[in-house]
Amino acid sequence: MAPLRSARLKTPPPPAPDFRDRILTGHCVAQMEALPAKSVDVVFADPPYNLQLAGDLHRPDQSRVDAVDDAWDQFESFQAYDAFTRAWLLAARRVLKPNGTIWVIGSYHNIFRVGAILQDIGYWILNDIVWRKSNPMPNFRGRRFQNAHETLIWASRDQDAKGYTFNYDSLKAANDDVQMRSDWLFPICTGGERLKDDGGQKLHPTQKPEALLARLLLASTKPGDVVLDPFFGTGTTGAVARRLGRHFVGIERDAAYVEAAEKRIAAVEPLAGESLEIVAGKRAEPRIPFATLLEAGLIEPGTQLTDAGRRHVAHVRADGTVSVAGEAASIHRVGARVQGLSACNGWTFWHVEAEGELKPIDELRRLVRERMALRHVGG
Amino acid sequence: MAPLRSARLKTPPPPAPDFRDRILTGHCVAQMEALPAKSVDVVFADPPYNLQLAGDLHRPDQSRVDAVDDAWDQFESFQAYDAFTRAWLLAARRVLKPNGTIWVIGSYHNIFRVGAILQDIGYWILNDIVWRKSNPMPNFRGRRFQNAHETLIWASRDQDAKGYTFNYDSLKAANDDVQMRSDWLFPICTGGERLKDDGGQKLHPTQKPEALLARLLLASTKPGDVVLDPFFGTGTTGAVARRLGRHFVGIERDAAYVEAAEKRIAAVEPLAGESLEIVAGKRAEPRIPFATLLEAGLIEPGTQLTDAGRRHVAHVRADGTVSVAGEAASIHRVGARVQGLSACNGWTFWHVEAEGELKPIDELRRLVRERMALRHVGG
DNA sequence: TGAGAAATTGAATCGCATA
DNA sequence: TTATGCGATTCAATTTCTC
Repeated sequence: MAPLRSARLKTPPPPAPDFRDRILTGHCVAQMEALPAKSVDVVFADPPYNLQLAGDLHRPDQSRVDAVDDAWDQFESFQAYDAFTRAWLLAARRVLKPNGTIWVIGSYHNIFRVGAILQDIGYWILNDIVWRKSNPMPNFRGRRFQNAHETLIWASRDQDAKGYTFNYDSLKAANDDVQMRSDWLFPICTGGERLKDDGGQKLHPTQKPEALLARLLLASTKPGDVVLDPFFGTGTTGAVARRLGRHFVGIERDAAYVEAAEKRIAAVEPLAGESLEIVAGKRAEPRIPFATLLEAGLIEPGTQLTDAGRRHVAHVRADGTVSVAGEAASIHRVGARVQGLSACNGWTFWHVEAEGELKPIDELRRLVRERMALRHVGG
Repeated sequence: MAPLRSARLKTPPPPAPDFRDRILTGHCVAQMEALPAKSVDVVFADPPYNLQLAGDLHRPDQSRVDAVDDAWDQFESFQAYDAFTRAWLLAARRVLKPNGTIWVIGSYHNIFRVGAILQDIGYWILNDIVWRKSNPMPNFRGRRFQNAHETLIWASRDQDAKGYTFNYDSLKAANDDVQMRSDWLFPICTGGERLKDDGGQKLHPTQKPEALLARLLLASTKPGDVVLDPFFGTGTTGAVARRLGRHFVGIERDAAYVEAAEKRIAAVEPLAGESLEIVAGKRAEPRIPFATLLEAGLIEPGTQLTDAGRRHVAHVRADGTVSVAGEAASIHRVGARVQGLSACNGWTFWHVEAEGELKPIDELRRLVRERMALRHVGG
């Protein structure tokens, strides 16, 4: 087929200048309109949230909270915010390949408007994803629930687009052989990962954690894919894309952010092809032996494990096995046996009693993983 | 004051028929419009979101949307859903007390539209809450993330309504003394809690767990409050409200659901009053002027007050003010000034010397409160 | 140099009663 | 209705300070 189509052209088309792995300085809508249509595989967007903050907020120790009061987050009305949102979402849709998908992150201030407009202009929502923050800012006045999460929407370009990329098997393998859920737990971006200016102040008010970007890129792109970020900021998307062997296109208005992003991305060491395979596969999250929970002191030998319905009881042994009626085996095997099944995910089946509530031992494993991730960043 | 107002009325108003603890059969908008304005404390709504139900949707004026056939396109469906949503949210807002709040639960299919319309018609979002399902249904096709959560929006009737009920201290105490987060973990409604028909099939497709309703009612209502549920279904809201000593108003079209709900609620044993008591925080304590400590003889004019680090010294004056360097003001103002802050809690900042030890004057305030309580009990 | 204490900080739509 | 002033309110993690 391809030769036939080429034959129609009198001269071959000039090679398009490669727009990949660059940061375009300017307004996101104008810059996206200058890009070729149907040219990117995934869009990740972290748009302004349109926070509407009244006055200053102080912590109980009277220190002032450094709020996001930047001019780019100020809109006159919901209507103005909607018009802006519609414009950039339309521009992004033109640039997306037919099987492309889009990610947008936001909070309750803006995400409902974003989601409704996505639906209005033809995107088809595949999932909403909750980023649960392990260390969110508290609610200082005690007037609401602690705002401990943000929301991401993942959508395909069209309702009938079935060929979008979703690396189901590698996600499942990375998640101890259970499907990846729609709620993800990550710490906010702090410490060494957080970019600072010369004065040691945060360079960008809303820098996102690389782990979040890595999860969503590993889920929805293949190596070599192109990821467009129209609100590039200090380039988290570009840094993670480069590390994971994906191409990026960044759009950013603020020259200081562009400069910081370029420096940051240049310092990223791309993973070798083979480790990319591994990252995409089973080792995206480390496998945690049950014994690690004992080693970490999160569970004691002799502890009773029960299922959610308290129908079965097992005892934890010091060697990392569990026993029922004198017979000991792994949490998975014992879980399967008491249920008369051939297999069982012991991590979600078994629970421990903590403060009157049963909680799955999977929560303890998550704690271990968080600690490991933090240690890794720190080292 | 009350006699004056009564005097204006020629005759006492006829006793309004009590609409509480009843299930009204009919369309939610029409039934809400028949309720008195500003009469309920909280609305909980679990609206339909399946766009297949579009044929049952009604316009704000109650006319039936002309759903021709399955040839509806997406745009028309969203429009119809939006009109329906706007209609019932407006009707609910009229019925809410000025300090009332509303809860709406939904999934990514509808929650973004609900949230945007809430904002459009004047509600003010307080939190979005994620219900993390501990046992969600798996994704069978392997083409998306496991949809493991639903979203609730909690909103006040108006932006400037500050007097809504939020039992912060109660929630914090129940949560191991850390403030309650915006992500809640509950199992889906199964087992004995799930209502079944004669054939053993689930009676309602989306019955919500009572634990979820209990959490949100305990957070946002007081005993005796009225909770309106315009999509009552099989009456989870009513059952939990009755158990927790709250009143309910249910609206439901389906007679079979109404019958099941009535039976269910009648079987609920309300908790005794004492187990319903809400943990009261310091805000609920009676206010004690500093001068009361002098009147009670617990502190003498001329006494030296210092902060915990003995960096600052103030002198108590007979009128209940304190002075530093000749300038007198309240314990709070002076505490703020010596620290160079805009605010300060003088009760915890200032200390008195007693038996060689510094103790905060807040302890003296506690003594006064105890005496008041005793006197109250004695009299 | 090390251990422990103290300070800092993060997308935040963050009072309420009385006069 | 508006202005005033009391006095209540934070979690996790990192970084800096102190002994």
